[in-house]
Amino acid sequence: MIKNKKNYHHGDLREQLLEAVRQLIESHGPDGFSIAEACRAAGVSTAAPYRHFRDREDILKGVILSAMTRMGSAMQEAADAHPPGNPERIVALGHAYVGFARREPGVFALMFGQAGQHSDDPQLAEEGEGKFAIVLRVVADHLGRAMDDPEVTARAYALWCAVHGHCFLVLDGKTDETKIDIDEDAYLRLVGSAFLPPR
Amino acid sequence: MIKNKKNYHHGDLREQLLEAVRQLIESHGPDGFSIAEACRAAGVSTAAPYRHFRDREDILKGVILSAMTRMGSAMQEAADAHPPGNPERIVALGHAYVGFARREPGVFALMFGQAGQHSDDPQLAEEGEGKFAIVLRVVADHLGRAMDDPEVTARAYALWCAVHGHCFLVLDGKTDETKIDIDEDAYLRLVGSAFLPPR
DNA sequence: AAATAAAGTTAGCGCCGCTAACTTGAATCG
DNA sequence: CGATTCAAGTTAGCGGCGCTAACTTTATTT
Repeated sequence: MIKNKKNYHHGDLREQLLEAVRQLIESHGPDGFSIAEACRAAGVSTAAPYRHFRDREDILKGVILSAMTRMGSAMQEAADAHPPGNPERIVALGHAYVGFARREPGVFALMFGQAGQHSDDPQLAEEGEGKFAIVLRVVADHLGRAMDDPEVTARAYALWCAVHGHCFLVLDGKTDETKIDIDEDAYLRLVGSAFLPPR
Repeated sequence: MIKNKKNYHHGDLREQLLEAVRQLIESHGPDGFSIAEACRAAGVSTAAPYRHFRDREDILKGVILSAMTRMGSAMQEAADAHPPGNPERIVALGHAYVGFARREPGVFALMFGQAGQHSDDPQLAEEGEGKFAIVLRVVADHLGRAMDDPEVTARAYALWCAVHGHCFLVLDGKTDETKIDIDEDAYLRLVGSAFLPPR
Protein backbone atom coordinates (compact mmCIF):
# COMPACT_ATOMS: atom_id res chain seq x y z
CA MET A 1 0.00 0.00 0.00
CA ILE A 2 2.27 2.69 -1.28
CA LYS A 3 0.59 6.06 -1.00
CA ASN A 4 1.13 7.78 -4.28
CA LYS A 5 -0.56 11.08 -3.62
CA LYS A 6 -0.66 11.99 -7.30
CA ASN A 7 -3.47 9.54 -7.79
CA TYR A 8 -5.86 11.10 -5.32
CA HIS A 9 -8.40 13.80 -5.96
CA HIS A 10 -6.18 16.78 -6.31
CA GLY A 11 -2.70 15.49 -6.74
CA ASP A 12 -0.06 16.40 -4.21
CA LEU A 13 -1.99 19.16 -2.51
CA ARG A 14 0.35 19.11 0.44
CA GLU A 15 3.35 20.15 -1.60
CA GLN A 16 1.35 22.62 -3.65
CA LEU A 17 0.08 24.33 -0.50
CA LEU A 18 3.59 24.55 0.92
CA GLU A 19 4.78 26.11 -2.31
CA ALA A 20 1.85 28.53 -2.41
CA VAL A 21 2.51 29.59 1.17
CA ARG A 22 6.19 29.99 0.44
CA GLN A 23 5.42 32.29 -2.46
CA LEU A 24 2.91 34.28 -0.45
CA ILE A 25 5.45 34.71 2.33
CA GLU A 26 8.01 35.98 -0.14
CA SER A 27 5.60 38.44 -1.70
CA HIS A 28 3.69 39.63 1.36
CA GLY A 29 6.04 38.97 4.27
CA PRO A 30 6.10 36.25 6.93
CA ASP A 31 2.78 37.22 8.51
CA GLY A 32 1.20 38.72 5.43
CA PHE A 33 -0.17 35.44 4.25
CA SER A 34 -3.38 33.59 4.93
CA ILE A 35 -4.28 29.96 4.54
CA ALA A 36 -7.34 31.06 2.59
CA GLU A 37 -5.19 32.83 0.03
CA ALA A 38 -2.97 29.80 -0.38
CA CYS A 39 -6.10 27.71 -0.95
CA ARG A 40 -7.23 30.04 -3.68
CA ALA A 41 -3.82 29.74 -5.30
CA ALA A 42 -4.02 25.95 -5.14
CA GLY A 43 -7.62 25.91 -6.32
CA VAL A 44 -9.13 24.13 -3.31
CA SER A 45 -11.58 25.01 -0.57
CA THR A 46 -10.39 26.61 2.65
CA ALA A 47 -11.03 23.41 4.58
CA ALA A 48 -8.84 21.23 2.39
CA PRO A 49 -5.49 22.01 4.08
CA TYR A 50 -6.66 20.42 7.31
CA ARG A 51 -6.44 16.99 5.71
CA HIS A 52 -2.68 17.52 5.49
CA PHE A 53 -1.81 19.88 8.31
CA ARG A 54 -2.90 20.14 11.92
CA ASP A 55 -3.16 23.93 11.88
CA ARG A 56 -1.50 27.09 10.63
CA GLU A 57 1.59 26.50 12.75
CA ASP A 58 1.98 23.05 11.23
CA ILE A 59 1.92 24.52 7.73
CA LEU A 60 4.60 27.03 8.67
CA LYS A 61 6.67 24.23 10.15
CA GLY A 62 6.46 22.45 6.82
CA VAL A 63 7.60 25.53 4.97
CA ILE A 64 10.48 26.03 7.38
CA LEU A 65 11.55 22.41 7.22
CA SER A 66 11.83 22.37 3.45
CA ALA A 67 13.66 25.69 3.57
CA MET A 68 16.10 24.28 6.13
CA THR A 69 17.07 21.41 3.87
CA ARG A 70 17.41 23.77 0.89
CA MET A 71 19.67 26.01 2.91
CA GLY A 72 21.64 23.07 4.27
CA SER A 73 22.24 21.75 0.76
CA ALA A 74 23.45 25.14 -0.44
CA MET A 75 25.87 25.32 2.48
CA GLN A 76 27.16 21.80 2.02
CA GLU A 77 27.66 22.44 -1.68
CA ALA A 78 29.61 25.61 -0.96
CA ALA A 79 31.81 23.83 1.55
CA ASP A 80 32.47 20.99 -0.86
CA ALA A 81 33.64 23.42 -3.54
CA HIS A 82 36.97 23.91 -1.76
CA PRO A 83 39.33 21.47 -0.05
CA PRO A 84 39.48 21.29 3.76
CA GLY A 85 41.73 23.92 5.29
CA ASN A 86 41.35 26.33 2.40
CA PRO A 87 40.16 29.71 3.74
CA GLU A 88 37.97 30.07 0.65
CA ARG A 89 35.80 27.41 2.16
CA ILE A 90 34.69 29.70 4.95
CA VAL A 91 34.06 32.58 2.58
CA ALA A 92 32.04 30.35 0.28
CA LEU A 93 30.02 29.06 3.22
CA GLY A 94 29.22 32.62 4.22
CA HIS A 95 28.18 33.51 0.70
CA ALA A 96 25.89 30.49 0.59
CA TYR A 97 24.27 31.49 3.88
CA VAL A 98 23.74 35.11 2.90
CA GLY A 99 22.74 34.05 -0.59
CA PHE A 100 19.89 32.02 0.78
CA ALA A 101 18.74 34.91 2.97
CA ARG A 102 18.76 37.21 -0.06
CA ARG A 103 17.02 34.70 -2.29
CA GLU A 104 14.29 33.86 0.23
CA PRO A 105 14.12 36.77 2.65
CA GLY A 106 10.58 36.08 3.80
CA VAL A 107 11.29 32.45 4.62
CA PHE A 108 14.60 33.37 6.24
CA ALA A 109 12.78 35.78 8.54
CA LEU A 110 10.23 33.09 9.27
CA MET A 111 12.94 30.58 10.15
CA PHE A 112 14.90 32.77 12.51
CA GLY A 113 12.95 35.89 13.34
CA GLN A 114 10.14 34.68 15.52
CA ALA A 115 11.84 34.72 18.91
CA GLY A 116 12.36 30.99 19.20
CA GLN A 117 8.79 30.12 18.44
CA HIS A 118 9.74 26.90 16.68
CA SER A 119 12.84 26.06 18.65
CA ASP A 120 11.02 23.42 20.67
CA ASP A 121 10.29 21.26 17.67
CA PRO A 122 12.73 18.34 17.62
CA GLN A 123 12.70 17.97 13.84
CA LEU A 124 13.56 21.61 13.26
CA ALA A 125 16.16 21.56 16.01
CA GLU A 126 17.86 18.61 14.35
CA GLU A 127 18.01 20.36 10.98
CA GLY A 128 19.44 23.44 12.68
CA GLU A 129 22.14 21.45 14.41
CA GLY A 130 22.98 19.84 11.11
CA LYS A 131 23.70 23.22 9.60
CA PHE A 132 25.87 24.26 12.54
CA ALA A 133 27.70 20.96 12.18
CA ILE A 134 28.75 21.98 8.68
CA VAL A 135 30.32 25.14 10.06
CA LEU A 136 31.96 23.16 12.86
CA ARG A 137 33.40 20.73 10.34
CA VAL A 138 34.90 23.49 8.20
CA VAL A 139 36.36 25.31 11.19
CA ALA A 140 37.74 22.11 12.69
CA ASP A 141 39.42 21.25 9.39
CA HIS A 142 40.84 24.74 9.17
CA LEU A 143 42.30 24.69 12.66
CA GLY A 144 43.32 21.07 12.46
CA ARG A 145 41.41 20.26 15.63
CA ALA A 146 38.48 18.10 16.68
CA MET A 147 34.94 19.30 16.10
CA ASP A 148 34.19 19.31 19.83
CA ASP A 149 37.29 21.32 20.72
CA PRO A 150 36.12 24.39 22.69
CA GLU A 151 38.25 26.62 20.49
CA VAL A 152 36.51 25.26 17.42
CA THR A 153 33.06 25.68 18.96
CA ALA A 154 33.74 29.25 20.01
CA ARG A 155 35.10 30.36 16.65
CA ALA A 156 32.47 28.54 14.64
CA TYR A 157 29.78 30.14 16.78
CA ALA A 158 31.31 33.57 16.33
CA LEU A 159 31.43 33.08 12.58
CA TRP A 160 27.83 31.98 12.54
CA CYS A 161 26.76 35.02 14.55
CA ALA A 162 28.62 37.43 12.32
CA VAL A 163 27.09 36.03 9.15
CA HIS A 164 23.66 35.54 10.69
CA GLY A 165 23.57 39.10 11.99
CA HIS A 166 24.68 40.45 8.64
CA CYS A 167 21.76 38.65 6.99
CA PHE A 168 19.24 40.35 9.24
CA LEU A 169 20.77 43.76 8.72
CA VAL A 170 20.69 43.18 4.97
CA LEU A 171 17.06 42.11 5.05
CA ASP A 172 16.19 45.09 7.23
CA GLY A 173 17.66 47.30 4.54
CA LYS A 174 20.35 48.71 6.84
CA THR A 175 23.00 48.16 4.20
CA ASP A 176 21.16 49.95 1.42
CA GLU A 177 22.78 52.81 -0.43
CA THR A 178 22.97 55.84 1.79
CA LYS A 179 23.01 53.89 5.01
CA ILE A 180 26.07 51.76 5.50
CA ASP A 181 27.26 50.43 2.17
CA ILE A 182 29.12 47.23 2.81
CA ASP A 183 31.13 45.18 0.34
CA GLU A 184 29.76 41.77 1.16
CA ASP A 185 32.70 39.74 -0.07
CA ALA A 186 35.12 41.98 1.82
CA TYR A 187 32.95 41.67 4.91
CA LEU A 188 32.91 37.88 4.77
CA ARG A 189 36.68 37.79 4.31
CA LEU A 190 37.09 40.15 7.25
CA VAL A 191 35.09 38.01 9.63
CA GLY A 192 36.71 34.86 8.26
CA SER A 193 40.22 36.14 8.93
CA ALA A 194 39.18 37.73 12.23
CA PHE A 195 38.01 34.46 13.73
CA LEU A 196 40.26 32.08 11.83
CA PRO A 197 43.69 33.67 11.52
CA PRO A 198 45.76 31.99 8.78
CA ARG A 199 48.61 31.33 11.14
CA MET B 1 -4.46 75.17 23.75
CA ILE B 2 -2.14 72.69 25.33
CA LYS B 3 -3.47 69.20 24.83
CA ASN B 4 -3.22 67.50 28.17
CA LYS B 5 -4.57 64.08 27.37
CA LYS B 6 -4.89 63.14 31.01
CA ASN B 7 -7.99 65.29 31.29
CA TYR B 8 -10.02 63.51 28.66
CA HIS B 9 -12.31 60.54 29.07
CA HIS B 10 -9.91 57.77 29.67
CA GLY B 11 -6.63 59.37 30.47
CA ASP B 12 -3.64 58.63 28.31
CA LEU B 13 -5.13 55.75 26.40
CA ARG B 14 -2.46 55.97 23.76
CA GLU B 15 0.33 55.13 26.16
CA GLN B 16 -1.71 52.52 27.96
CA LEU B 17 -2.45 50.75 24.70
CA LEU B 18 1.20 50.77 23.71
CA GLU B 19 2.10 49.28 27.06
CA ALA B 20 -0.64 46.66 26.80
CA VAL B 21 0.53 45.68 23.34
CA ARG B 22 4.12 45.53 24.54
CA GLN B 23 3.17 43.16 27.33
CA LEU B 24 1.08 41.01 25.01
CA ILE B 25 3.95 40.78 22.57
CA GLU B 26 6.27 39.68 25.35
CA SER B 27 3.87 37.05 26.61
CA HIS B 28 2.45 35.74 23.34
CA GLY B 29 5.09 36.59 20.74
CA PRO B 30 5.31 39.31 18.10
CA ASP B 31 2.29 38.12 16.11
CA GLY B 32 0.44 36.51 18.98
CA PHE B 33 -1.30 39.68 19.98
CA SER B 34 -4.53 41.29 18.88
CA ILE B 35 -5.73 44.84 19.15
CA ALA B 36 -8.92 43.51 20.70
CA GLU B 37 -6.97 41.87 23.50
CA ALA B 38 -5.06 45.06 24.18
CA CYS B 39 -8.39 46.90 24.36
CA ARG B 40 -9.67 44.47 26.93
CA ALA B 41 -6.51 45.01 28.97
CA ALA B 42 -6.98 48.78 28.79
CA GLY B 43 -10.70 48.54 29.49
CA VAL B 44 -11.96 50.24 26.33
CA SER B 45 -13.96 49.20 23.30
CA THR B 46 -12.26 47.73 20.26
CA ALA B 47 -12.91 50.90 18.27
CA ALA B 48 -11.15 53.20 20.71
CA PRO B 49 -7.58 52.69 19.45
CA TYR B 50 -8.44 54.22 16.10
CA ARG B 51 -8.69 57.65 17.73
CA HIS B 52 -4.95 57.39 18.40
CA PHE B 53 -3.56 55.11 15.70
CA ARG B 54 -4.18 54.80 11.98
CA ASP B 55 -4.15 50.99 12.02
CA ARG B 56 -2.43 47.97 13.45
CA GLU B 57 0.84 48.77 11.74
CA ASP B 58 0.80 52.22 13.28
CA ILE B 59 0.41 50.73 16.74
CA LEU B 60 3.36 48.43 16.16
CA LYS B 61 5.39 51.36 14.93
CA GLY B 62 4.65 53.11 18.20
CA VAL B 63 5.77 50.09 20.21
CA ILE B 64 8.95 49.81 18.16
CA LEU B 65 9.75 53.49 18.45
CA SER B 66 9.55 53.53 22.22
CA ALA B 67 11.62 50.35 22.34
CA MET B 68 14.25 51.92 20.10
CA THR B 69 14.73 54.82 22.45
CA ARG B 70 14.86 52.49 25.46
CA MET B 71 17.51 50.41 23.73
CA GLY B 72 19.43 53.49 22.63
CA SER B 73 19.51 54.82 26.18
CA ALA B 74 20.78 51.52 27.51
CA MET B 75 23.56 51.52 24.93
CA GLN B 76 24.53 55.11 25.54
CA GLU B 77 24.61 54.50 29.27
CA ALA B 78 26.85 51.47 28.80
CA ALA B 79 29.22 53.41 26.57
CA ASP B 80 29.38 56.27 29.05
CA ALA B 81 30.36 53.90 31.86
CA HIS B 82 33.92 53.66 30.52
CA PRO B 83 36.31 56.24 29.11
CA PRO B 84 36.91 56.44 25.34
CA GLY B 85 39.52 53.99 24.11
CA ASN B 86 38.95 51.54 26.93
CA PRO B 87 38.16 48.10 25.48
CA GLU B 88 35.65 47.58 28.27
CA ARG B 89 33.48 50.08 26.48
CA ILE B 90 32.90 47.74 23.58
CA VAL B 91 32.17 44.83 25.87
CA ALA B 92 29.74 46.92 27.88
CA LEU B 93 28.02 48.07 24.72
CA GLY B 94 27.59 44.47 23.63
CA HIS B 95 26.20 43.49 27.01
CA ALA B 96 23.70 46.36 26.81
CA TYR B 97 22.57 45.26 23.36
CA VAL B 98 22.17 41.61 24.28
CA GLY B 99 20.68 42.60 27.61
CA PHE B 100 17.89 44.43 25.89
CA ALA B 101 17.22 41.49 23.59
CA ARG B 102 17.02 39.18 26.60
CA ARG B 103 14.85 41.56 28.58
CA GLU B 104 12.40 42.22 25.75
CA PRO B 105 12.73 39.31 23.34
CA GLY B 106 9.34 39.78 21.74
CA VAL B 107 9.88 43.45 21.02
CA PHE B 108 13.42 42.76 19.82
CA ALA B 109 12.07 40.24 17.32
CA LEU B 110 9.44 42.76 16.28
CA MET B 111 12.06 45.45 15.74
CA PHE B 112 14.45 43.40 13.64
CA GLY B 113 12.84 40.17 12.61
CA GLN B 114 10.25 41.20 10.09
CA ALA B 115 12.35 41.27 6.93
CA GLY B 116 12.64 45.04 6.69
CA GLN B 117 8.95 45.65 7.01
CA HIS B 118 9.45 48.91 8.84
CA SER B 119 12.71 49.99 7.28
CA ASP B 120 10.96 52.48 5.04
CA ASP B 121 9.72 54.60 7.92
CA PRO B 122 11.94 57.67 8.27
CA GLN B 123 11.40 58.03 12.00
CA LEU B 124 12.44 54.46 12.69
CA ALA B 125 15.35 54.68 10.29
CA GLU B 126 16.63 57.73 12.13
CA GLU B 127 16.48 55.97 15.49
CA GLY B 128 18.30 53.00 14.00
CA GLU B 129 21.07 55.16 12.60
CA GLY B 130 21.40 56.82 15.97
CA LYS B 131 22.14 53.49 17.58
CA PHE B 132 24.75 52.62 14.96
CA ALA B 133 26.29 56.02 15.51
CA ILE B 134 26.95 55.07 19.12
CA VAL B 135 28.89 52.03 17.95
CA LEU B 136 30.74 54.12 15.37
CA ARG B 137 31.69 56.63 18.05
CA VAL B 138 33.09 53.96 20.36
CA VAL B 139 35.03 52.26 17.59
CA ALA B 140 36.38 55.55 16.26
CA ASP B 141 37.56 56.49 19.74
CA HIS B 142 39.18 53.12 20.14
CA LEU B 143 41.06 53.28 16.85
CA GLY B 144 41.80 56.97 17.17
CA ARG B 145 40.23 57.66 13.79
CA ALA B 146 37.32 59.63 12.38
CA MET B 147 33.82 58.18 12.50
CA ASP B 148 33.55 58.12 8.72
CA ASP B 149 36.88 56.34 8.21
CA PRO B 150 36.16 53.20 6.15
CA GLU B 151 38.15 51.13 8.60
CA VAL B 152 35.95 52.35 11.43
CA THR B 153 32.76 51.71 9.48
CA ALA B 154 33.80 48.19 8.52
CA ARG B 155 34.82 47.19 12.04
CA ALA B 156 31.83 48.80 13.69
CA TYR B 157 29.55 47.04 11.24
CA ALA B 158 31.23 43.70 11.88
CA LEU B 159 30.85 44.20 15.63
CA TRP B 160 27.21 45.06 15.21
CA CYS B 161 26.62 41.96 13.09
CA ALA B 162 28.34 39.67 15.55
CA VAL B 163 26.33 40.95 18.50
CA HIS B 164 23.10 41.21 16.54
CA GLY B 165 23.42 37.66 15.26
CA HIS B 166 24.18 36.38 18.73
CA CYS B 167 20.96 37.97 19.99
CA PHE B 168 18.87 36.12 17.44
CA LEU B 169 20.55 32.82 18.17
CA VAL B 170 19.97 33.37 21.87
CA LEU B 171 16.31 34.18 21.34
CA ASP B 172 15.92 31.18 19.08
CA GLY B 173 17.20 29.06 21.93
CA LYS B 174 20.23 27.83 20.00
CA THR B 175 22.50 28.54 22.95
CA ASP B 176 20.44 26.61 25.50
CA GLU B 177 22.01 23.87 27.55
CA THR B 178 22.71 20.86 25.39
CA LYS B 179 22.99 22.82 22.17
CA ILE B 180 25.92 25.17 22.06
CA ASP B 181 26.58 26.56 25.52
CA ILE B 182 28.31 29.88 25.09
CA ASP B 183 29.86 32.05 27.78
CA GLU B 184 28.38 35.37 26.78
CA ASP B 185 30.99 37.58 28.35
CA ALA B 186 33.77 35.51 26.79
CA TYR B 187 32.00 35.67 23.46
CA LEU B 188 31.68 39.47 23.57
CA ARG B 189 35.35 39.80 24.49
CA LEU B 190 36.29 37.49 21.64
CA VAL B 191 34.45 39.50 19.02
CA GLY B 192 35.67 42.74 20.55
CA SER B 193 39.30 41.72 20.33
CA ALA B 194 38.79 40.08 16.95
CA PHE B 195 37.60 43.25 15.30
CA LEU B 196 39.42 45.78 17.47
CA PRO B 197 42.89 44.37 18.17
CA PRO B 198 44.67 46.20 20.99
CA ARG B 199 47.49 46.77 18.55
C1' DA C 1 -24.47 79.08 28.41
C1' DA C 2 -23.71 77.55 23.77
C1' DA C 3 -20.73 75.80 20.39
C1' DT C 4 -16.98 72.99 19.15
C1' DA C 5 -14.04 69.32 18.91
C1' DA C 6 -11.77 65.34 21.14
C1' DA C 7 -12.40 60.85 22.50
C1' DG C 8 -15.21 57.52 23.73
C1' DT C 9 -19.42 54.13 22.40
C1' DT C 10 -22.34 50.48 19.67
C1' DA C 11 -23.33 48.07 15.49
C1' DG C 12 -21.87 45.83 11.69
C1' DC C 13 -19.06 44.28 7.40
C1' DG C 14 -15.89 41.07 5.51
C1' DC C 15 -11.96 38.03 6.17
C1' DC C 16 -9.84 34.44 8.53
C1' DG C 17 -8.78 29.98 11.23
C1' DC C 18 -10.84 26.02 12.21
C1' DT C 19 -14.52 22.29 12.85
C1' DA C 20 -18.47 19.23 11.75
C1' DA C 21 -20.91 16.70 8.65
C1' DC C 22 -21.39 15.29 4.18
C1' DT C 23 -19.64 13.57 -0.61
C1' DT C 24 -16.48 11.68 -3.93
C1' DG C 25 -13.60 8.43 -5.85
C1' DA C 26 -9.32 5.47 -5.75
C1' DA C 27 -7.48 1.25 -3.62
C1' DT C 28 -8.44 -3.13 -1.39
C1' DC C 29 -10.53 -7.43 -1.05
C1' DG C 30 -14.05 -11.47 -0.87
C1' DC D 1 -15.82 -7.75 -10.60
C1' DG D 2 -18.85 -5.57 -7.44
C1' DA D 3 -18.84 -4.18 -2.66
C1' DT D 4 -16.43 -1.98 0.85
C1' DT D 5 -13.34 1.12 2.92
C1' DC D 6 -11.23 5.21 3.81
C1' DA D 7 -8.32 9.17 2.22
C1' DA D 8 -9.23 13.51 0.60
C1' DG D 9 -12.10 16.56 -1.07
C1' DT D 10 -16.69 19.60 -0.33
C1' DT D 11 -20.19 23.10 1.94
C1' DA D 12 -21.90 25.44 5.98
C1' DG D 13 -21.09 27.79 9.92
C1' DC D 14 -18.98 29.58 14.47
C1' DG D 15 -16.31 32.92 16.78
C1' DG D 16 -12.64 36.26 16.61
C1' DC D 17 -10.43 39.98 14.47
C1' DG D 18 -9.36 44.55 11.93
C1' DC D 19 -11.56 48.37 10.70
C1' DT D 20 -15.38 51.84 9.61
C1' DA D 21 -19.64 54.60 10.17
C1' DA D 22 -22.64 56.87 12.97
C1' DC D 23 -23.77 58.25 17.34
C1' DT D 24 -22.81 59.92 22.31
C1' DT D 25 -20.32 61.96 25.93
C1' DT D 26 -17.40 65.34 27.96
C1' DA D 27 -13.71 68.92 28.18
C1' DT D 28 -12.38 73.29 26.16
C1' DT D 29 -13.26 77.55 23.88
C1' DT D 30 -15.85 81.63 23.22
